Amino acid sequence: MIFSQTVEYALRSVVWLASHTDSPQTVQQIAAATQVPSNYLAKVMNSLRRTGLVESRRGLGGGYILARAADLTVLDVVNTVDPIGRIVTCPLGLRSHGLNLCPLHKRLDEAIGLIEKSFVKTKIIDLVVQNDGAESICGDAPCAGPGGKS
Amino acid sequence: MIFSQTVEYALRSVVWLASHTDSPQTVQQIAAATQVPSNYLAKVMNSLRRTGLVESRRGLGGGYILARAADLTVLDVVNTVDPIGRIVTCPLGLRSHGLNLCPLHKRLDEAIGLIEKSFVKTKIIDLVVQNDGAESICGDAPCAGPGGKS
DNA sequence: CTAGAAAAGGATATTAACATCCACATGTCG
DNA sequence: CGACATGTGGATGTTAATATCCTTTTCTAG
Repeated sequence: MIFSQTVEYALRSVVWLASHTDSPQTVQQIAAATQVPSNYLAKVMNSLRRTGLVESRRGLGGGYILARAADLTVLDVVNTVDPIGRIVTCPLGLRSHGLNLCPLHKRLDEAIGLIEKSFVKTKIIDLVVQNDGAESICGDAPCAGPGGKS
Repeated sequence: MIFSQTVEYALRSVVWLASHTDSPQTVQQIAAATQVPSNYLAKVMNSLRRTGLVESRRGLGGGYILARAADLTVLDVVNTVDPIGRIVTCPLGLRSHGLNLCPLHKRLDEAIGLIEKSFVKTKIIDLVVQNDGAESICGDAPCAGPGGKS
């Protein structure tokens, strides 16, 4: 898999937060909605907090809310939990040749660059499903298709 | 890291094979040139053989040679050792909604698609460094830069 | 101040990726 | 045939990602 499980979890959760800005969302709520193990999600959310992507409040009525909601991108989230590492030096040790990567790594880095470019363009806010969204980040209706019945 | 270590190893080795078509290359030779643990490389080469990307010969004078050298692409290699998994159904189980991914996974899949597209366009043969290439897949001179001195 | 809700943080378990080692099969050379 | 070089395959070890559990801290309500 190209993207780690943790990236997947973090993105689901952030999208969920982006679509539930009325009140702080607890780890339990987010975990249930995004189908992520709650214990593990607690760790992920915590690291998102440390890098300032989300804010937390403890105690009753507490939970997580999105910080920088307006301009938060997919890349921000990805780079927090599992940074996209551009290839800047040849992984083969021989001589660090700076900008002169061999063709293979030049090509691989270009591919990574494509991902980076795609992710920096995508705002979290634009990934929010526009409906009641009670059940999942996908929402119910659109996920089941226009007909809504299987 | 976006690409697994195994992918990196496999690509280095295949590029090396593409640039050394005169005689079969042993695992030891490839391992030394590409700086990959030889024991592990043996496994990787074996799986490349099973999928037909390379051919092997045992015994003295044996080793690996590239099969399908002319049209082999980066994607072929990647998909052999660590397949690029397109997202075809929502990872959240609720209803398999086929082509109707939620915006998040639609976007992620598009990104994966970019990689796939980039990789299918890149032939291994085009990644070969055009010089003596005695030391590494990068070769010595180009890696150290035009000046050759650090 | 107490009770309870929730995040924070540490310790530990599980799993998969990565790596090593060894016995065996299969080839070449003389 | 014997000697040796090589890939093949199985067993096992190591490490990092993923996941679970428990205790502590911080908050709100009353």
